[in-house]
Amino acid sequence: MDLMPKIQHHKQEEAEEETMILSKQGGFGHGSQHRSEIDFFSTGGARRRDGGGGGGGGGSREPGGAPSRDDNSMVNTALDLLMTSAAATTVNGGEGVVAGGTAGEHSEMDVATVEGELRQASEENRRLRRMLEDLTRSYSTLYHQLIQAQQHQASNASTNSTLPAAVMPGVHQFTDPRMSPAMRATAALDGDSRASSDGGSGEANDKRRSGQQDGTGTPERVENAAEGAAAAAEAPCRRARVSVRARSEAPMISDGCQWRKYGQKMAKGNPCPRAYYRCTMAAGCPVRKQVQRCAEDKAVLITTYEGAHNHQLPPAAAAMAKTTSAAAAMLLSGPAVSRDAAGALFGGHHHSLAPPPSLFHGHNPYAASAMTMGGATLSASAPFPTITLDLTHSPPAMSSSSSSMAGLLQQQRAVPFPMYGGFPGHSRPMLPPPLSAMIGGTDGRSRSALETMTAAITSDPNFTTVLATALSSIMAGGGAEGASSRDGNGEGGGEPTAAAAAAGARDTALRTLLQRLNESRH
DNA sequence: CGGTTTTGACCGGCGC
DNA sequence: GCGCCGGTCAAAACCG
Repeated sequence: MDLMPKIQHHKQEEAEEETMILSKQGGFGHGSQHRSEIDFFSTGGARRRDGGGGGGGGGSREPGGAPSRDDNSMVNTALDLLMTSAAATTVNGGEGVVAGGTAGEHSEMDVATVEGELRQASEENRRLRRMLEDLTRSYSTLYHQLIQAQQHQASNASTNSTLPAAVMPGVHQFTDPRMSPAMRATAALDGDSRASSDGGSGEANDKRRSGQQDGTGTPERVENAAEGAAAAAEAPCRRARVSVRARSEAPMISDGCQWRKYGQKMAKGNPCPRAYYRCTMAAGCPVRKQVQRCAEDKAVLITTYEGAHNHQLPPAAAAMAKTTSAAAAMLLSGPAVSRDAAGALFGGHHHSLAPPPSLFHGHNPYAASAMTMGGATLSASAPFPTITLDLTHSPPAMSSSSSSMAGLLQQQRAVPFPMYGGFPGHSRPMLPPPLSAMIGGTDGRSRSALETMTAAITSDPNFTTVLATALSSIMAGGGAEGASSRDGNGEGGGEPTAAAAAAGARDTALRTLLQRLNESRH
């Protein structure tokens, strides 16, 4: 796959940096482990030697099992060279010392000495290799334990809520059995948010509303019982939100769902009122959204989604929901996704190329409160982490294309998201601009990356499903498999070439996203 | 008449 | 403790 070398290039620079640290520390210092993935130790170090050797001519860089073998040989080579050099010095010195001996004796002694030292070097190499492998394994184990602990922590408090949520009709969309723990955790969190929202933000509200719903005796009560359980569990909740900025004349974007306005407030710092909507496609659906015009630019409509639908959705709404869900999951699950997503999304075998963990986890939790990449902004600031998709900078060319979300938002009064449901049979992806144009470092880059990501996300029917499935696979610890559709929306269709092109667009977009995340982190 | 919107009131969280 | 603010509720009004 052509994706690898570019990622490797980026990774390699980092690896070189790390290797320098390693060499300064005189070996396998653990000081660098916190930053890089385990594979870095092998490939990065090997590559460094390789590159230092003048152009990196012979270094095999196959992914998979090959690298370790290759790395070993590379390490051996390096050490052998050193030892050979040392041996040569010794030989020369010895030659000077035993000047009285014959040439044949010298030769035999030298051979014996060199062989012995070579054996020692080989032993040393093996020992170091074992140490390296042990360290690698230890790091890998610890890291996965950390990930599991984080996920467990996120979902632990909502354990009671997860089960009922999973058996709730319609919830499968976000609590799919194939869904990853992180995604389920997100759904659980959404369940919690639902509990804290529908169930009330406090005990008073809980009592009041549960009383009302007990009185109704509708099926809704079952769901609210589950919500109550979730509320009882009360996670240390981080409610993920997905915010979409788009230019629109319409008072509200049409995203395939039915909404009922339940409130309006004047928000501080904005002359435009903020409207609160609740999904009415099913009783008790916890999904809400806020709609507000931007204070700086009244033409910009800011729509913020929160929660997970508990019912089947029409294709357009499903795409939107899955996109926001995936974004929210990505936002919440942080390092695991950011690390492993590259592995799965970029082919599933390139874990060594994945960006370093903890992209979303700076030392300062608020350091990432305004992490912007390609028009998508991560806001982890309290109380709710929010990912914002800025769709307000789309050029006219894209506006005329049915691939641009922003373009459609500009074109229509009742503004639909250009998800596949709104464009049956249209799954032609917008091909991304050259990578160089996306990693340039200008505003144009941001726009370009934004457009690419937007196009890739919105134009391909399979993307959100693939993304969600990939995240699921990642978080479940398995390989990305069965990334086809599963909600019967006919997402599995599409011609192979278009799908391949779409995959390229997605990969490029995601790679850029991850790269820029990585850049912005440093 | 049922569903939706409007709008004032209420609540909890948070900062001072 | 108090006030501010975001978010939600629910009665009344509105609409098809």
